[in-house]
Amino acid sequence: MPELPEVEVSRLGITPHILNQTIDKIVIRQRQLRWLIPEEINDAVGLEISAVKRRAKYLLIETQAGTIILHLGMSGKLRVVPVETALVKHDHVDICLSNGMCLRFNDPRRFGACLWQASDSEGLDIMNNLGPEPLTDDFDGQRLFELSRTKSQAVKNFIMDNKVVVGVGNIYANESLYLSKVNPLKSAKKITKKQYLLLAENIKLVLARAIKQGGTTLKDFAQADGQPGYFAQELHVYARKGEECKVCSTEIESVVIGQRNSFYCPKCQA
DNA sequence: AATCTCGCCTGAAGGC
DNA sequence: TGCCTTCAGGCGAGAT
Repeated sequence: MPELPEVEVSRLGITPHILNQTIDKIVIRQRQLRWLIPEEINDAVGLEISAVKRRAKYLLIETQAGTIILHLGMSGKLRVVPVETALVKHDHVDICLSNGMCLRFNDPRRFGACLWQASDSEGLDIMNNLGPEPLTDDFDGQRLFELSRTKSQAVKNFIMDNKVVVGVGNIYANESLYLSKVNPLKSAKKITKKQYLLLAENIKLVLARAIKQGGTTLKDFAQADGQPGYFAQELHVYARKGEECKVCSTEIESVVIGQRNSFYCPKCQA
């Protein structure tokens, strides 16, 4: 499932193949993703891709007229393939390029999105009000500490709140809490400043490490070249219910927090 | 204001 | 074999 590292790995994978290429045509086979793909996306046709960026888990493909915004949702995959490559089920969108290749978006569960943000617009609501990027200096333990003082919610939900920090999904929330020896169920305002300083560092560490490993391949994720990511081998708690904690050998437990399955060591994260 | 719950969607896995 | 149920979950919208 694509989280921030997977989106970044996809970005790094596709950029050399699409940067500075001209968009010849956009083929939409399934318009109904999380949101309808807007007609205005065709304003990008005939224009050159000037940059490929990422904000939170959104991939931004920029042109002079505006930006194509892609979200991989739960099961989205991006491949760069020759335009004549045979289609497979759930190939919803092709962004065809003048070099004969196309950026092909496949998403079985259709939780993903393909949107258009015109250069002269004020920006999409979903892009405004996003918190800081976790891998920049705008995000640190001090911020977590300050924002959490009034929050009674579970610390795991708190760090997964996009207004607090973007891009921390279920896998990496579980892993960073484990590394920081913080119980995911604990109220956010009861976590100490010292613990938040550690937690912020571990969020950065886990995300950066996962990007280096090419993301986490569980069921759905593959890199732009179709290769799997290797971070799954480094998971300490996620999807390891009943297995032994790598530190103390206690059985990993799971509990549902905010409708998401959560994993922790009851001894290390007491 | 803060926080919780729902719903979108398909495929894999498990029970019978 | 095949049908049914359950689960996976990002994130906005709506409810509490």
